Amino acid sequence: MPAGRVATYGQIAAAAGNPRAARAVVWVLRRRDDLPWHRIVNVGGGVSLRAGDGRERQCALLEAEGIEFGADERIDLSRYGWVAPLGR
DNA sequence: ACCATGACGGTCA
DNA sequence: TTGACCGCCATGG
Repeated sequence: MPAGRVATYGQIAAAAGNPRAARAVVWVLRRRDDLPWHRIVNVGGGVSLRAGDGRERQCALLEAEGIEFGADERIDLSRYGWVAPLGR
């Protein structure tokens, strides 16, 4: 997962072996803070964090990596979506 | 073993 | 289009 790219919970779960373990991914993110949590968004390309929890921080970090947000604070996964867990 | 929590995902009304 | 519900996996009480 290179910088400037984002991945969905389901995508990560799928890469881990369980496409439906998105909840487990969430759990890991809560437990581990040494991960690129800011690059993880929901299937809609939007930040799932709530305002006041760190949502603004994540958006800032993403923009800092060159990721652009849409009109609804939405990220174009077709453009910034993480591709291919195998290799790059 | 059962219930509750978590930054989800998909379907249905 | 939006809101609500259920299903999903993993951990803690």
